[in-house]
Amino acid sequence: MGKAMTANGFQIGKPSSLPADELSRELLRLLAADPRRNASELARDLGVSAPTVRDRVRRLEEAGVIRGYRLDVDPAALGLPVAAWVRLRPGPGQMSRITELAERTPEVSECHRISGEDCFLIKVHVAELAALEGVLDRFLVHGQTTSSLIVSTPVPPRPLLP
Amino acid sequence: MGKAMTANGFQIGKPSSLPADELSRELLRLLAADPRRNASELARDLGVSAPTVRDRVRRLEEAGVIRGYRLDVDPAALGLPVAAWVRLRPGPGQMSRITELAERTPEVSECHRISGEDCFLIKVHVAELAALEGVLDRFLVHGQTTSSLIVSTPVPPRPLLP
DNA sequence: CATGAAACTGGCGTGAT
DNA sequence: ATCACGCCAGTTTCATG
Repeated sequence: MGKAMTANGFQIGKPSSLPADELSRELLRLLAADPRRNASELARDLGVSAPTVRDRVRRLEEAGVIRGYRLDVDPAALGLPVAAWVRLRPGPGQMSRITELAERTPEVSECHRISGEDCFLIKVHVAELAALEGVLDRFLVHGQTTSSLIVSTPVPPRPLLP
Repeated sequence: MGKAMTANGFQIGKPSSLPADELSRELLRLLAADPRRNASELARDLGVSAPTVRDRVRRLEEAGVIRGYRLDVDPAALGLPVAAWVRLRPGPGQMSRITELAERTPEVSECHRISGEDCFLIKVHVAELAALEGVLDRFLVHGQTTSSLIVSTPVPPRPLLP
């Protein structure tokens, strides 16, 4: 059950060899452009049958290449137009506290453990600037914070399929 | 053509009033859990008809509440197991250069303009640690960089629907 | 390739403004 | 009277074995 290769012979995690079977790669590219396209349509574009496409997708899912499908909702439409990246430097023995707090804080949409002087990077969404204070206060109990408001997002999250 | 309200009376960007019609909110919650569920199934769970679900989804898309649907692919499976957050402090007059460079650099999966001492935060994916050097070099032409390797992601990107 | 299910479309009823 | 919203029933298309 190695992670380097799937049951179908896809080579993954090996940059020097072909990173994935060519058909799967093209399939992933099409799905990245629109994850809701149905199998028949994809089959036409790829020059294979629809069942082949469905099998490929299922295998890519089972192999963990496709981790999932996400709905991208505008936070502003949910009443949370202000976003910030916050770096956290936990006090001694506060590491696990931080991850637990991030996990159960609804304003936190992601949390990364990083190297460097700060140990965590979290993304926070609030209704107005003043509401950031309350969130920061909760984390300040366990360490220092450095906040950066997100002014714009010139490159929104995009697929890594060049 | 204001942004505060859609043609259908959905109130958006107004935290104090209900952020969206209750049916839409529940629909968004179900879609966030699994964006690929079909309309018929959603209709059963919501107690409405399938065409109603489709209409709601279409309207939420047109209103920009649903920005899109994303495929979540494991970068490691594409041969890019190493990820880092890099803060960028551009030199004088280099702001637009940075966004353009981020846009056309395939290793960059997202780029945010932020407040604070650094002006940008970008996410970079590479095959091995050594490959980060090449990417940094390209940005160092336009300013200073501060890199943090992503060691783990305790809270992966998640929906903001408490 | 056949069958059952789901997606789309146009038209109608209802309730609020 | 109008408009927004949801439902129904037609046909076409797709998924699944």
